[in-house]
Amino acid sequence: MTDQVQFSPTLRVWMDTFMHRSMRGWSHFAKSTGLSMPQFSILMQLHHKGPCGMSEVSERFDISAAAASQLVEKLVQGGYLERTEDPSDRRAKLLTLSAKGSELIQLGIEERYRWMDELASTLSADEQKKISEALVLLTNAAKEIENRKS
Amino acid sequence: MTDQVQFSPTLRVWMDTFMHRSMRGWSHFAKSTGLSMPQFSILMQLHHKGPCGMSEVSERFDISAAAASQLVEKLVQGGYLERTEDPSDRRAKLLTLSAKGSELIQLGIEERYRWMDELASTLSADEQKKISEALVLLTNAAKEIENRKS
DNA sequence: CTTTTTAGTTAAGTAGACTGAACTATATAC
DNA sequence: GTATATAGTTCAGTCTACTTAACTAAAAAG
Repeated sequence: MTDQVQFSPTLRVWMDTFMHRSMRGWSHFAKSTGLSMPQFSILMQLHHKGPCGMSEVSERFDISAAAASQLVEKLVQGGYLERTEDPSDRRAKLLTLSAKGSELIQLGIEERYRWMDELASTLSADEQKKISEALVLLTNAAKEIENRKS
Repeated sequence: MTDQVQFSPTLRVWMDTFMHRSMRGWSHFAKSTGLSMPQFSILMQLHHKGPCGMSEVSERFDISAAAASQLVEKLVQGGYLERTEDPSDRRAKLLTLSAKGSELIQLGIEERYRWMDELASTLSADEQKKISEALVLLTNAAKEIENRKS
């Protein structure tokens, strides 16, 4: 009961700190690459969920098919994305991150990761262990919810 | 040593899951309010760091003073922000969230919070306790780094 | 085999974010 | 007290994202 009461505010405070930090980090990084946020988000999406078609892009970002097509076109021009014909349906396209695109996202992740290393450096081994265990629980819970919905 | 090795990958996996989820959540929410991402980000910033001047906005978002002025103008027009003269320096302005702006951000936070409640619901009281403790550690570590830098 | 859906592209036009430059007003330096 | 630096605004113009509408081509339905 007490734990239930305690849990949510803690999660909240932490989330506030963390999200703010990571959002700023990503948008700063996106800017430094010369890509716009929408363009960058598409690369992130592809990194996270793997290859997909045009229609999924427009659905996920809630933009028109035309907008998706135009954004993707720019990313293909820039060499971040590969757009091939889906062999099983010749109308459809298959979007995949190119090596360049993949490296870019990886670089961004590394950068965010560096901050976490800083975090780690201020903690004792025991504290780190506690946190590791907790995060495994949280990650699994998050994934379970994700799966439950789909 | 083992903990050190274990810690970072855990943090990383967790971060990947979480950040993706929360970024999408925020941008979706921002869109639903009718505000653009840059406009919304300014409100978030103000919520997070408290009142500030124009110059801080342009610095934090790495945009020109002109751009900041225009974005803020729109938010003031929309009633999300109050822009008053700084009594200690009559050139400067003081930006504060209005009640409307504050409520909007709060609503977004609540929405994200709901997801976390879902997370909590899949966890036992004992697990929640562990996670609470861990997140307090993490939050404090994050704040310490933040302070150390400024 | 025609009809209709579905996947995506192209084009024209709107709206927002952004920049540099010119400007006002206050504060600071000498 | 003049000169300069600082805080912010306004304006004109550029770039990007986005939308609707008209289009092509392939797939699915009848």
